[in-house]
Amino acid sequence: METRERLTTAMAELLWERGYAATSPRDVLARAGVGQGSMYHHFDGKHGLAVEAMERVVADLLAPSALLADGDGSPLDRLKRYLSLPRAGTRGCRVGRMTQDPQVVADAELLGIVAGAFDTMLGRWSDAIADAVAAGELPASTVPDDLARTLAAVIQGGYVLARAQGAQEPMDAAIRGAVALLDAASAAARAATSA
Amino acid sequence: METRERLTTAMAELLWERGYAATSPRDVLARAGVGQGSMYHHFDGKHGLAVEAMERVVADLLAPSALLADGDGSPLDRLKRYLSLPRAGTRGCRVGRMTQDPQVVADAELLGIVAGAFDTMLGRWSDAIADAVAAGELPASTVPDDLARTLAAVIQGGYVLARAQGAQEPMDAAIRGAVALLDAASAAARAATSA
DNA sequence: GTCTATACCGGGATAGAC
DNA sequence: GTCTATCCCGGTATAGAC
Repeated sequence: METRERLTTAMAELLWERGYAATSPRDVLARAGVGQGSMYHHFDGKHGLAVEAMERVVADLLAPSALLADGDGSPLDRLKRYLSLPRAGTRGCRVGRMTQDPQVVADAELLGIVAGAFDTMLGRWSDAIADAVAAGELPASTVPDDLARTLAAVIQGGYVLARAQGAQEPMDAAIRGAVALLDAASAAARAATSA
Repeated sequence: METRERLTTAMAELLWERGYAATSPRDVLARAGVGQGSMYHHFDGKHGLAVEAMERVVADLLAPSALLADGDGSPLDRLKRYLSLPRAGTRGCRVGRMTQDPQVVADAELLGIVAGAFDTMLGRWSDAIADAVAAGELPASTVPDDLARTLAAVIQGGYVLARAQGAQEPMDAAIRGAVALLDAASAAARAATSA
């Protein structure tokens, strides 16, 4: 059990640092500190190991999005708080990153895990946005599914900008700009309501 | 001259379809229809060929962003029009894509080209946003550099979402949501001005 | 300048000893 | 279950003929 765990952990780390295609079984074995054969005893190969590693990564990453549904404050506060969670931009998103890897996109099983993660995530965004609209914090004309994709895109795009510049700042700036936009939209909603 | 051109064109296409790491000199030569040695006659290898190909791609991609500075309509109209330009989401951004490739990020020259492209792009966004603020179409509190990064991130993130789902729709939805947010912010700005 | 042939290395998987 | 040794293939670069 120990060895299996070490392998998935090592694979998850390397998937983040280098991506799927750029990670070789050799690298994984070296980091896990196990011999060549162990990986093929526990898994069918690089693919199977990556599947198990990604399933764990997705589960970990989806956990904090519970903040969108629960927690203190108004729905809009929860949206802004989740948006503003610290994110190490230059390291990239462990899930979104996979999307640019041709070998991942060509692999139905891996792509399915990634697609499922985004589905779940976007559903949570949509629900929280619908709550904010119902509370009169966002304009009644807001389309929750659209705005959910916009906000998820700001985060994913923030990673892209941060990596392009090799700096955290573009990510933080993108989030600040999105929060400011939400505040302005909220002001417009309140003005319309009181009219 | 002919051969050199065929090589950079083939490399640019493959960079888009498969990324840098996943593109082999073999692939490029096959697509360009030239022999093995030609590439090493004109370039120092895969790296040099990719540099020249990316420089051309960046120049092509930056051209339409002139729409942000010129064109009909108010500054806000121009922002919305540029945002709404058709983009094939599932194919990904030819420049932003590079950002997730470990071999590109580790390559100072290639990364420099990518970083420079984003610098130029973001500057144009910022200028157009500042124009919109000056025209009273966006709140005076707007930070142009922040919003520029937000909008660029929506586009880049839209590509990520589209590829994750294997569909164009998430990209279009993300853009619609951003445009709606801009409209709401604009309404708030006008309300504040007339107050 | 362009071609074919070839060298070298590392990715990915297997065999089989312990 | 885990290890080492080995195999095959393709990525990348070079040699050298035409």
